[in-house]
Amino acid sequence: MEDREISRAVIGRLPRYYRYLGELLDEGVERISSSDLSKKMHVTASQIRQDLNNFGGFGQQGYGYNVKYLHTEIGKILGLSHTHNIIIIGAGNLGQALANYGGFEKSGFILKGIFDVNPRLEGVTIRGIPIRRMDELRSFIRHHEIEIAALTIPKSKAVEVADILVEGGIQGIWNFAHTDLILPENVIVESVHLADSLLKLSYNISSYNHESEK
Amino acid sequence: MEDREISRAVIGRLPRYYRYLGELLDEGVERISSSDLSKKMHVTASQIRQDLNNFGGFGQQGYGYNVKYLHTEIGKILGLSHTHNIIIIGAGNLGQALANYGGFEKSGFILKGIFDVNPRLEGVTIRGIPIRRMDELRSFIRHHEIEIAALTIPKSKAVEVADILVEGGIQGIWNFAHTDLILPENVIVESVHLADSLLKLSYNISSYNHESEK
DNA sequence: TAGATTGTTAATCGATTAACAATC
DNA sequence: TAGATTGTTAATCGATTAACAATC
Repeated sequence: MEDREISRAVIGRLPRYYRYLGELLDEGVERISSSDLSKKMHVTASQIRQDLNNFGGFGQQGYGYNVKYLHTEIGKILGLSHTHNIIIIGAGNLGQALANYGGFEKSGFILKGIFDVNPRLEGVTIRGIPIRRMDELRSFIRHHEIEIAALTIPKSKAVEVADILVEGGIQGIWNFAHTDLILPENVIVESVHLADSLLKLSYNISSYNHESEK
Repeated sequence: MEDREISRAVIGRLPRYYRYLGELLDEGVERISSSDLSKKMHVTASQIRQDLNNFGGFGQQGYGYNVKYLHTEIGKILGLSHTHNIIIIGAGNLGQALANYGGFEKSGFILKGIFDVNPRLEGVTIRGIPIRRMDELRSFIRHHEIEIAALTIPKSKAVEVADILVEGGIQGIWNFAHTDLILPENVIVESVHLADSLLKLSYNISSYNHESEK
């Protein structure tokens, strides 16, 4: 409890470090200095060192960082040293896209179930996983030790379903619904607001065009 | 050119303001004070006023903000006063999910074309829009005045396709590939890194659990 | 050992919050 | 007019960058 809180900004950058280190690993690079990494990632070397030192001293003076070691350590920090059971709620296009994407499994996120409000989808399978009815949801979470639920349903249903998830004891919600979820602090919410993202793009395009008009 | 640059943090919050104002509008709310809005959105009233005043004085002392007016004005700032032609590149699950989602159209993002590297998909239609071959891409952008391309292809192809888009004169890329795109500054990139987002969720869950262990 | 590069402290910069005069 | 609430300046807080001693 006495470790200084890690700032959001730092946490937001961790997955990106992890990704670049993974690529270096694939390329067979053995070690890298904060300075070289900073050039690759377009950030300052100072920031890299500061960020990493929030979690410990992973480097060595005069040498830099061992890529494999640092990759593993950041993986541990991100919680990848054990697997995470996940479910998807909402078997629409986006839910199916997530279900069909195999990439998450490689990082240890195991898809255990898919749920949908439409009872007619019951039993239909995606990648061998049957779609279940919502009334099974609460007990399913408990019995299968589900940690994370991806919420790919319209915002009209999102709050209601989120409440069921909370009651079921879910630990994290990956929220794709176009709404913010206000939940007890023991349930972590990570939202992906696609519409917001597109608007940001739109703003930046407009603003660039106005700039260059002058 | 002499307007002070708007900070990223502010830009990142604009779509959220827009969203909340849209909801208030739907609820028939006519006016709102920064203080009331701050309670709804869980931010400080001061921040709301500061953010808005980057773009102009939209409120009125003693009254607050007119919801409809402010919503419209933020819409203009976000570039929603005209429509945007978009294409989707990559007709996989995610590309199809985006194509099938009608919500963007309502904000003026008009899907004009879908492209895929797999020639066998040529002619297959999604919501009435035929999938095209990649070799049509460059000329299609020019002839249909495409502003934005959503890139829903694997990272192995992303850089190569992005280069074609740039040559074609695209203005913005909505990047879903699991890689960063380094492009000329006249092409705006907005990335949605789903894997990074999931890792952040994973981190926050782990970190919360470690906290409460103590 | 000399050179390289970290870990970490100090300086700077920017963003958020607080306060309040202006004004509807 | 009195009350409410903005627009805006000033104060605070936090995050980023710079610098350098420690050390491999």
